[in-house]
Amino acid sequence: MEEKKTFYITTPIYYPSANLHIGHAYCTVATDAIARYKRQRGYDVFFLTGSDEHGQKIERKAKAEGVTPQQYVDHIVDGFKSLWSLLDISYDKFIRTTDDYHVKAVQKMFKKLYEQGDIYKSKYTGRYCTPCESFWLDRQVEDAGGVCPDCGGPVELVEEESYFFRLSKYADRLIQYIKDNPTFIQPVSRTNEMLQNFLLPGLEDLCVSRTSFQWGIPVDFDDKHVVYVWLDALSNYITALGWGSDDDSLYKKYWPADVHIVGKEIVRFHTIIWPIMLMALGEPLPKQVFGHGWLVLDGGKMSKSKGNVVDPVALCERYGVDAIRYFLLREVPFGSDGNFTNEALIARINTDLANDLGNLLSRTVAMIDKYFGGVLPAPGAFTEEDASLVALAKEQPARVDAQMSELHIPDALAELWKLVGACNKYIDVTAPWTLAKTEEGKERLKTVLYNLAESLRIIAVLLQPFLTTTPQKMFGQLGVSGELTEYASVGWGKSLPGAKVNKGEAIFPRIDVEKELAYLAEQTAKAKAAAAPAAAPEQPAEPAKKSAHGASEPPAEIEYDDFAKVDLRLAKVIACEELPKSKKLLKLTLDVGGEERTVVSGIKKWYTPDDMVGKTVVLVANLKPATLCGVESRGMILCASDEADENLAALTTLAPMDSGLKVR
RNA sequence: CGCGGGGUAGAGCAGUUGGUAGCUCGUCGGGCUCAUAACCCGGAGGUCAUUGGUUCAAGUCCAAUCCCCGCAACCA
Repeated sequence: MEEKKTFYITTPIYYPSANLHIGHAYCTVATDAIARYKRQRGYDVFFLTGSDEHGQKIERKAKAEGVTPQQYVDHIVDGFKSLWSLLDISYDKFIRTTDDYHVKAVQKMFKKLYEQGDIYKSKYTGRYCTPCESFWLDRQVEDAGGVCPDCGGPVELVEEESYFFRLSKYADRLIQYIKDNPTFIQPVSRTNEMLQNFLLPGLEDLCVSRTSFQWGIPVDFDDKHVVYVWLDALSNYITALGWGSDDDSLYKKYWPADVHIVGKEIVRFHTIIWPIMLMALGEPLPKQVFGHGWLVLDGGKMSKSKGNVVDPVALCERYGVDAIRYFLLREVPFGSDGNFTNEALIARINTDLANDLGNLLSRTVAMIDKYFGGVLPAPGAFTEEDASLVALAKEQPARVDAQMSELHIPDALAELWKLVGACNKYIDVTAPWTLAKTEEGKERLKTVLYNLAESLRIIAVLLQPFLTTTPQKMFGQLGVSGELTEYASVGWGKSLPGAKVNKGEAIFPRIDVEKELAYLAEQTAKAKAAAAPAAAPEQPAEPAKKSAHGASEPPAEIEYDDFAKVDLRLAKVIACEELPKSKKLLKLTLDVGGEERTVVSGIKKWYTPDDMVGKTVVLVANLKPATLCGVESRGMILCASDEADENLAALTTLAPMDSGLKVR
């Protein structure tokens, strides 16, 4: 027997530090559509998704909620799985990095790399925030304005013993590989980005272990250390297939992966670290890494910290899974970002699904019902009028294939909808209601309605990888089942006259746009109102997803003495300049009661140097000095800003006051 | 001069190797009545960010400038 061609496709493994949002759903739905498409075309598909469960963030969140890290991730991962079930995700395996076989395989991998000298022990230097028990990179600290990015407190320089992975050793080989395989990184613009930004300037070795937390895979020959993120997470793509276990038959069958679907922000890890890991292990590299774009809201990135996340569960409940799948697959262009707005969502549902497709099915079935008692008539001779529709119905499967071979999902759907449009036009041109009035016309009408039903059947067959319940509903109304729903039947003229159609409910009811937008606005307002007071009472039973995020929680009460530790002073800006190396920072020279001070502040986005000169600002005068972009900053100036950091204003006094005065 | 992407109709986008500026939504007008106030046809609306250059010909190629976004070693 001939073996089917295999196709191995993966999503990233998601991090369970919070529930998933519509962006994760987008990535996974897109991957699912490709997997279903390949299965329909006869491939032996293996579709992997999962969760990346280790790390300090999880450890801390679990501690905050008074549960073990394992209990914490178990709960969130249940949420992942139920979301995938809701969205009809047809994954073949769900890997958790806490799975026993994964842990063992990663330990084996780590040891192998260590023994062959690709991993070595050294020192990691970074900035440490004691209250947060967190390490930060110099860069992260600089971006936060010289303080801990999480709590805003002071950080100190520390050293930690770590294992490092010799990325540098393999860089030349990887550069050559990328040049030899122009389709390895998709879209191609990412190839340039990776080469220019990271590979050609030279790779630094990668820190791959930590001693500062325990929630990770232990390094089995050095138990102070746990494996740090990349070796643990990226290796899932092969450990899921049994690499490093007793049974690696799946690995032999499916590896190398045909495509890793990843978000554009992690293209780097998948096209640099991951291939180098595989090179070091002596394993083949994946054939392709595809970096998709994001769903952006109001032109900005969706993120937990901005609080503008869109919940896919709520959307599915209100509009239906297929409507959401369709929107996600259709709206975001190949490899670039797409906007998510309520208006766009409703417009897509109404125009494409309700008006074009749903209404087409409805009018076709209604006419077969009305004119032929619900029985599909046999077609007569084709005429000139039929030619273009039939031709298009015959061509579109190949057009869909052409788009899908490039992973152009929105374009594949657009090709399908051309056929939908052609059907609607065909009805207009043939005017069945006129034909029905005469005996001669009724003969002709048989052909017309057959052609419509047959086109709709082909549309439903081709739609199956993208939407999961709609094609079934269409088949039901068209009275089609069995082989006629399979891809092999996609050619013209397979529908059997005599089939009984079933007039049913509208498959996509039209949404009243104004009412719906009003409803959504109301929901948003309610959610905001509910979020504010809910922060105070702690509910231990219900894992508090939002309160666990430090930023939105009001700090605990303090004594006056605590406040008095902060030396706030008025200061006059006597000079201000941009720092050439920095995008965010301004260097201010302040007069504080006769004393001159240099302060670096991350306000360049909102103020020009000219704005600041001559102004009186409030200075935290006894803040430990920090060096930012090579300039020592002695203190910080106070500013008010919203959480998204969209608006920011420096504080000043209502009346002119002398510099150096104490603020209290 | 850190790197990358982008600026095309009211909105969202496509424009391959230079050769009549297009698609979807919206808007205006018409048609139709099988259908979910849906469907079909047509109109209006663009100094293609700016400036300069190459060319018979530039949205497209070259140079400079302005603006927006992303990345810069864990947000899909």
